[in-house]
Amino acid sequence: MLSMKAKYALRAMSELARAGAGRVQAHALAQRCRAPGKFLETILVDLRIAGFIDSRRGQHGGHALARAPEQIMIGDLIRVIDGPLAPVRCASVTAYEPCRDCPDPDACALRALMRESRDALSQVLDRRSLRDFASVNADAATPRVLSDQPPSVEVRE
Amino acid sequence: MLSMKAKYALRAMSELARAGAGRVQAHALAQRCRAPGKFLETILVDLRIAGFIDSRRGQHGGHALARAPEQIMIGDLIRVIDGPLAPVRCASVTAYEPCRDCPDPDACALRALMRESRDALSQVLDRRSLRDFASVNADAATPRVLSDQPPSVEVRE
DNA sequence: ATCAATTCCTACGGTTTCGATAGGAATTGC
DNA sequence: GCAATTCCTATCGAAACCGTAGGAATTGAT
Repeated sequence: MLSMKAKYALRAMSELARAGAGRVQAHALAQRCRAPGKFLETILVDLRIAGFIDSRRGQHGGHALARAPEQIMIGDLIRVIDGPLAPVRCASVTAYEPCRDCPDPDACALRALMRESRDALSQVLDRRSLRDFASVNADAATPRVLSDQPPSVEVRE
Repeated sequence: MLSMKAKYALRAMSELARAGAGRVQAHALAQRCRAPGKFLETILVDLRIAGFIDSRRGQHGGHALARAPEQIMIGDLIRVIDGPLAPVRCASVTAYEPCRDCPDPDACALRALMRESRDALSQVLDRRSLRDFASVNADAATPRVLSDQPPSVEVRE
């Protein structure tokens, strides 16, 4: 399940994408995202530490995307907030860890299945960028258009 | 994330599939699943109520699959224990519920994306039956073979 | 009828995660 | 110096997760 935190994060990033180069303050973002202000602040810190946004303090401060929207993948955003996409850690590519009670992970049917699930999720979330995401919001009538960015070299989890 | 409960449930169902027609007692299942006995008992009750297993009490009691393994889909098992596959309720097919703070679900970019995710997951988990699942366990060297059952009429979430 | 084996039901408890809130320190521009 | 803003640390209530405990109900065997 996607947490509220991740939901707010995705909304906020979407708003920042729409804002383009300009900085947006946390409280303004909170209103547009329908998120609690103080809570969103902590989320923005996480996003900054992860390198997705560039924040500046003081007067005329605020937040902006650190990269072009098409270079920010939804899957990566979700990982930063909610952790690995895989339903179980032993099926994760980015955060693999064997189950304690599993004698042989390579022979585990559950793990094989969960890896398929992980891959299926990755095929969706690691191929959609913030640009794809934000464009739908901007015009709900337009069918979603995938950015024709170069295919990611390697699909991560 | 798949809960421990769901993990135990899948292991137990896999063991029951292997056992075929014979009944298996909870404590024996617990050992084979490396699950706490009392905890597994409660899980087995859930599975019975959901109609997946047939349990009998008293001497020579125990649990057995209520249907053929190829008629029990992994996705349905997970739903019973952990709830809907969709990452957000508003993207669920089997348990749809609109977000409270969402003015227009049909125009929500997040929801659209999560529905794609849901569908991707469903494509994996609603097409793998207990037979596919158990067969891997039985012989880890054999590549997983999908049962050539008739394609499900409608892929649910 | 009794007894042993087994599932089933209800309740509880500890730990962690979730979803926030509070208060103020640090930074920046004017 | 002052106002605006982000950043940091701590805390908190509620819910979910992962079990445990104790016994009631059922069944088959003797």
